[in-house]
Amino acid sequence: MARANDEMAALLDEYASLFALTGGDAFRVRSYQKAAKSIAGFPDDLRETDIRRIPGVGSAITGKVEEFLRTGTFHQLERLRGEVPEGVRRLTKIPTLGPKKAMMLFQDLGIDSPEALVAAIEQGRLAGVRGFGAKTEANILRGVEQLTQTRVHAGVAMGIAKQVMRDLAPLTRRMEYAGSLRRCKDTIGDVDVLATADDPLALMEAVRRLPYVVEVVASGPAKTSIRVEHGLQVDVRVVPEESFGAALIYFTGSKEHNVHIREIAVRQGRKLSEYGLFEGDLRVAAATEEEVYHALGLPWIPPPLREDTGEIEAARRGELPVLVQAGDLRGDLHTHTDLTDGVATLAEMVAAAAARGYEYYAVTDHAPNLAMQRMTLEKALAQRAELPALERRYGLRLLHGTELNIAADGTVDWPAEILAGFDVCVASVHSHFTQSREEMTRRFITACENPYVHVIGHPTARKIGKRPSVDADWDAVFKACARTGTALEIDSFPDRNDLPADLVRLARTHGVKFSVDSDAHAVPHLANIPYGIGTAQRGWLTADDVVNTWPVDRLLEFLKP
DNA sequence: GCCGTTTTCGGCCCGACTGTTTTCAGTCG
Repeated sequence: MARANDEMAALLDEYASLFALTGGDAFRVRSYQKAAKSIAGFPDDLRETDIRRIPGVGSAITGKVEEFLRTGTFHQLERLRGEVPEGVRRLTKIPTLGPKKAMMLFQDLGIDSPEALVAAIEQGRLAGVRGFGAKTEANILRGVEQLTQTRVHAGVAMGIAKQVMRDLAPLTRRMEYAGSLRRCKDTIGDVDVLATADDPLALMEAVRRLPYVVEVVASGPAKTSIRVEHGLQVDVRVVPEESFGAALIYFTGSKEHNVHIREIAVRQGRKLSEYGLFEGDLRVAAATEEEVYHALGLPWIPPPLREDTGEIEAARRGELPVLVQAGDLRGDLHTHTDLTDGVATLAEMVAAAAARGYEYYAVTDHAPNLAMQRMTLEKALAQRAELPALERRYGLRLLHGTELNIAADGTVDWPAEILAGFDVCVASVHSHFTQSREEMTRRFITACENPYVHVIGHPTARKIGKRPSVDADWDAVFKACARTGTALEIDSFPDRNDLPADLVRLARTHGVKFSVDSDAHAVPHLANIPYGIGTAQRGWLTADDVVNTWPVDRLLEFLKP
């Protein structure tokens, strides 16, 4: 249901892991993974491009892609799927469990899923098994818990919501997604879609017949619930045209926000429901959200604020923040190229940035201490030398930057005299995720105090559903950011969405500035910005809080050591 | 399996950390 590129990339990734599980050559595993990444990051649709133009795709993978485009899969994948149970592959998603251990568990102990592994640990069946001590068992149990959370990140949910809405559009008059997705939460439990339709029964039938339905959970004349991939539930509701606004408020939530505004209605001697705002039997407002809020004596409240955490009081006082919008961004301060782990060239990334209308753009490839990236000063300087010509060609200001690694002690890759040569330095945690709160806090503060560090990248280092946030005394870290003029990044990658919104809001109270970045490793990733903006909005940020909405001169002033 | 200002074979993403071992395998970024 996603783009053909994303589907093919997912299949190749699956093939790579099955190939690794079955003892396949590690270099070939890497080739499949590399091709998957490259295909996912390729700007053109697979169906409409010369497949051989995609870097990392040679003749063998071209054959697999062609077979996929004809049949939806390729036979080598189907063969390995037949050899390795699906649950064994899921075992490798548990952190600290790779192909070797997973296959050993399966072949020697018959453990064929994370659930079976948990049961085996609880029954003590792993006691004495080579390579599985007490700490490993504890790590596995914690890892499985992370895996089995049913919420998905907003990127997955948004992809599904947009697909459903595209497919149902011919049968609807109006359609909007609501719920936590509309409130821009970073994880989504289920997707709510509201629609008006001339023939509701036909719409319900169409929902049940969507090709990617895994299960029809419930279906009636006004609502159909389906389960799709990732176990995600999608509810499609038909609502009357005349009460669409009231329904949108009701189904957007949050529940706490709705309770609060219903109380306001009650105090006015009225009643608010998903059908409208009523005085007795008279409906006084319902068609649009604006008219319902206005009738309650409130301005329209943006969905990301609707958590009953002060937005209603602020609205009453006329003090709602003017939230930063995606269109306010003048540039991106954290991006990669194929010089390190990106898949597009510098020129391709700059061209795409120019096409987005940016006034400035920073390229921030990784630094030498992330050894796998094989970065050197020579490579960085060669990249810098390419910028003036690209600047002239595309007519936007290019900033030469780097993404530094914050080492366990808070130091970063290069000495001051080298760092001084960069226009912008993002510094991020890429290792030692499990340090104690005290060590981690000191580590961040040391990084902030480095005068050449301008932005702390993806500060909590979390990966939604995969890796928890690092532990730090965030109040202390944010104070250090404010004191040293170090911005915090809001990384827009939907599986990161980092800094999370609650911490954004906390940091803002300390006077910290932010940078909403894509962390793009490919051209399509530049379009992830709305996720970061949604998080910024949930954190109550205005454009003035976000340094990459500023004109370039003001930004450069901020970037001075 | 891919790739080529070390071109059609022989490299390819290196090094640290973890948990376990008694010198190292597996995993990860």
